[in-house]
Amino acid sequence: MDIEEEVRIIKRGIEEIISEEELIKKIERSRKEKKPLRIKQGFDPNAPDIHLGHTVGLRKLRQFQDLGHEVYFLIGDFTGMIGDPSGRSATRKQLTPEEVKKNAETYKEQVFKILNPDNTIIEFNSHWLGKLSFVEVIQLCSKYTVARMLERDDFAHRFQEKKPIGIHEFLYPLMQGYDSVALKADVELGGTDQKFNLLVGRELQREYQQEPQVIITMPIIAGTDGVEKMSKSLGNYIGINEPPLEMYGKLMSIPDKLILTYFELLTDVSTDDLAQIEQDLTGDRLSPLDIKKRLAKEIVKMYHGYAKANEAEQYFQRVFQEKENPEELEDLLIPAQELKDNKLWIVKLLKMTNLFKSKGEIIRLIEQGGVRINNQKIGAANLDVEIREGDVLRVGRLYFYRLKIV
RNA sequence: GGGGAGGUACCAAAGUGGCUAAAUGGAGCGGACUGUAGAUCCGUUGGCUGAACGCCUUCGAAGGUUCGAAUCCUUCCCUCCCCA
Repeated sequence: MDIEEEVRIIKRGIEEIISEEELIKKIERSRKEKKPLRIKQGFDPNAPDIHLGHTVGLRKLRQFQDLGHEVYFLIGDFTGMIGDPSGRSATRKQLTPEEVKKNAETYKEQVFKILNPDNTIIEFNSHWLGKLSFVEVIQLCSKYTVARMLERDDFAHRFQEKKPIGIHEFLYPLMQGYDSVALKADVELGGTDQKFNLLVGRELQREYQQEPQVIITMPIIAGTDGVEKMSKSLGNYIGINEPPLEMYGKLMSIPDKLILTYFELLTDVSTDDLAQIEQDLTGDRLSPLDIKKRLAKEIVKMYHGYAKANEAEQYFQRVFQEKENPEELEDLLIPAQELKDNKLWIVKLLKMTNLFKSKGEIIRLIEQGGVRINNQKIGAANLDVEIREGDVLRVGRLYFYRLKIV
């Protein structure tokens, strides 16, 4: 493969590269010396579940691996204790070492669904950051100025809004930059919200007499709400470990405007296909619904295989399009002694599902028409319902149970 | 160190002695409509009690005044601004 082709692959689906010339130079040297490039991406161990948002970067890392380079999967266990201020309007809570450790473990379990374990090196930045002396930390700090820190969007914003900024938050970019020094990174990947941190890495590498890393920013995908970036804490994420039905369902609930982006950044469809999809989204050859179904199936297939993806699709069609009950549903076991004249207060029945924190919540849902038995809406909370073996209870849109007396 | 402004529910933001479990907006949830999309409309968003506007807990924390406090007083914690 010639270098041009390699660069073309690398540039596909990215937001920005600084700079392409430097990358080409690095690749040339890598080939001449037969030394793979060191590709770094840091992961904040805040989110114990890898979600599709993470996979945008991970998939790019995988491409680098397929091109023969080495990936340094850096778990920010040390920085995680501080919390990345990126994109935050307020100070983040600090994680305990125990939490960080536990979260890091789940990362390890999940990333190899995407990355190739053979040329992935997992690192923890506590290895070097934890060893710095206070003097060294101060030396590190002396390499950057407050004014430059305040260039950063979220800091500038908070500063202007008269919101608090912890001094420790200024250390975050410095630490992340120092990671690049410690790893002698050739390339660092990150979301667009990481651009500032990535650039600090370049500065620091220069300060420490290293060749600055090339930085590549990846688009941030919006979550299922279509507005906010996908994140665990906002609850708008789709985890790669989620069961097929849930994954499929969540994908079907994304706003139409995300369809193309998701295809582009989360699936392996070819460039030609992508163009066709883009056309279809505006034309009337296919309905957006069908295109979205293809997307959902495609992604579920990547993480659960074809058979599961197919099942998920069929479930969706049956339950949400044809409005039938699912073929297989969970049993809700009702102890016979709870029944009086074969009847049970509806609120008690709902309580048995463990979906609710309080009875108030249950009553609200009932009164709003969110509960059905055998597809009959339950009208009032103050109601005893007759329980028959095999009746189907539906709670909200998503949950189905088959009643079973024990 | 001195002076000033603040801390209200998931977020933002009203409320300055009883009518306040707390306006309003956003977000969330449910319903109608639909394609589990978008837009729109309606409802709902502390807990307990078979439900009644009855009880319990909640307006940074702890005490106090009062028949009654998110609202007044005291102390403490936290944030921001100006000056040094």
